[in-house]
Amino acid sequence: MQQRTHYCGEITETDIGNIVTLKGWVHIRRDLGGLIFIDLRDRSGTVQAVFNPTFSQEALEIAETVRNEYVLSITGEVIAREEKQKNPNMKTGSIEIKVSDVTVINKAKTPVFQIEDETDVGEDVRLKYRYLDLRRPKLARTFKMRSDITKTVRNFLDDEGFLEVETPILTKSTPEGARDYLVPSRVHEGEFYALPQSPQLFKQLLMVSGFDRYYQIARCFRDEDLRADRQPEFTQIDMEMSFMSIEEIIELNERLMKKVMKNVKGIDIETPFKRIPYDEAMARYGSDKPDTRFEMELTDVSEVVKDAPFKVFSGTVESGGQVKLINVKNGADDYSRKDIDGLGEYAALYGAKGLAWLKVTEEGFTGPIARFFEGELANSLQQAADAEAGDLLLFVADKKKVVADALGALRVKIGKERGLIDESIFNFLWVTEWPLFEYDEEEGRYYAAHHPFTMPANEEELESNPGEVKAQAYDLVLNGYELGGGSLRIYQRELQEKMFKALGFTEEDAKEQFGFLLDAFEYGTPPHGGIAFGLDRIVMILSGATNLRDTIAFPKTASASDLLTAAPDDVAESQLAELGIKIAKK
RNA sequence: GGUCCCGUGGUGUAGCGGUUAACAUGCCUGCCUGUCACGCAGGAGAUCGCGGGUUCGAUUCCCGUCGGGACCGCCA
Repeated sequence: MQQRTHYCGEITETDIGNIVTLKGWVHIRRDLGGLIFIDLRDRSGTVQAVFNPTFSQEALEIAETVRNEYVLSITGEVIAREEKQKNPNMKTGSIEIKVSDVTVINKAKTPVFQIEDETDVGEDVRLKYRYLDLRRPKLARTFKMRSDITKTVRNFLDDEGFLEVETPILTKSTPEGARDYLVPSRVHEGEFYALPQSPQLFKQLLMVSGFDRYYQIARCFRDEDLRADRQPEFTQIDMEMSFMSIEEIIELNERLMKKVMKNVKGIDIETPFKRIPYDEAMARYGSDKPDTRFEMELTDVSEVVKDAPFKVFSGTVESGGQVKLINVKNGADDYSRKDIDGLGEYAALYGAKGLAWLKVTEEGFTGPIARFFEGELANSLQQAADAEAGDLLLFVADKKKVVADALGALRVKIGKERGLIDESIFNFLWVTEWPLFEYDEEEGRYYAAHHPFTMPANEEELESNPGEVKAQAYDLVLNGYELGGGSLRIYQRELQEKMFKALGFTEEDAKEQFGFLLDAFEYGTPPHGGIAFGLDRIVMILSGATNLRDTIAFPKTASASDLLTAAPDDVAESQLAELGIKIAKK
């Protein structure tokens, strides 16, 4: 059999006159009787092969027996198509292959679904037959892009002097953060490894080792419930570096992103990226990962309405809550009461007890609560909201967090449905000055907002005022998605111990869980910091996918199972016995 | 843990308290020399996810369960 000379999708008019040999799958066969066309497909695209008895009677007879997805080797001359026969919808549409020789390399069953870009096949079927799904050119392109991104990252970081180092997959379970995936140990019966939620501790130890600049395309595992943009195993572009300031780390990562965008999308993005402190992001957008491609920011009107006769508003302010609004410009006529009820139900998902609204007319407000807002109060409210006739004002009055969550979510939903978002824009944004801790009301204790190794901005406040301490942390946000985040790390034992104490660890707990890190800090630890990006999410945004599954070759379903291999699954009783494990009940 | 949506030939959908379960596409057969979602003619293919209940009768209504999806909680 002939060796392959070209990929199907890469043959151009410059190849006219050449004899080529292609290997690929029958994308579709059009049998006109004495003349057969086959679109042959490989990962690069498709090309039309012509079987004509004047070229080869034998090849035509073989082509008659061929079916979709058969694997063929074809050899023939590249010829120009006549003007009328050109297909402008096809990259290779101006040429075709005059087949002189064809071999059926392998037959194929009829695939359970058509291999084509626009498919309406259910995702469960696609996942069960993922190897067929991945033949679809659209997905093939996504994985080419994913590969291009990691290649760009590797080249860039290598040029910057980073070392790629692998860290363990079987590691130690630690409290804090997400639920661990556990792996039972056979050798140490009754004990468990955990799969890493991230290589955090190892990359810090590599800094102690003096590696200075580390990176890894690292697989991470978190046993939490899934979402469209969350998989139980996912990939991070993980970095750590010594002796660098936040400014230097940010600058390096901006250059990295610039390069990725240039190489992968051919887009020049502006650096430096905009920055916004966490508190400001929450106040203006109701989100710690704001989509800044459109306005419609949140306006705090607590001061304006604190004495309003509308008790829901004034009462909320009095009890320490907030009243904020978003102004849906020219939205008054587009939203009926029923529509607004729908928005209210949506806001309720985020804890809002209600969604108050006012429509602005030339004569003042209309709507069920308009009677509370008249005269001077109406004027100041309209002014605060920057509202004109035709606008729709949506209010949430509640605790700060509920107001932000509900209005932030509404802002994005309404922005999408009103077409306010320019999908061609890539808005990179650093969110800075994060809180170091979050208070958990149920547990009555503080949790690390980022992770317990984050350097506080102010050491003194750690004990005196933990609720207000800022972290030396930064997140990179793109179009409303968190691409990744990082921080400067604690590198002194004493400070790390203080941190654990603030998190409610006893000295014994801290030693037991993180003693190896505390010990390491005593042997000459450089100041260091780093960042980790979600590779899958980057691919998702750059490829225009709407869920992470389309960016992972063999993903899990929303219930964390793999429909292709049927994992997870039962194991033999003998395997369990070896591990000293008994299933309590099923 | 919770809320919501979906489950009918291979695939995607329609449908209805009693049907010969419909349509598209795919598949098979025949015809066809310039198609490109080729065309034309014919054909095969479904115990309506599973279990239970209501009913004279359930694919249809109810309950449960399993599977898929979206979101809240969770997760950074």
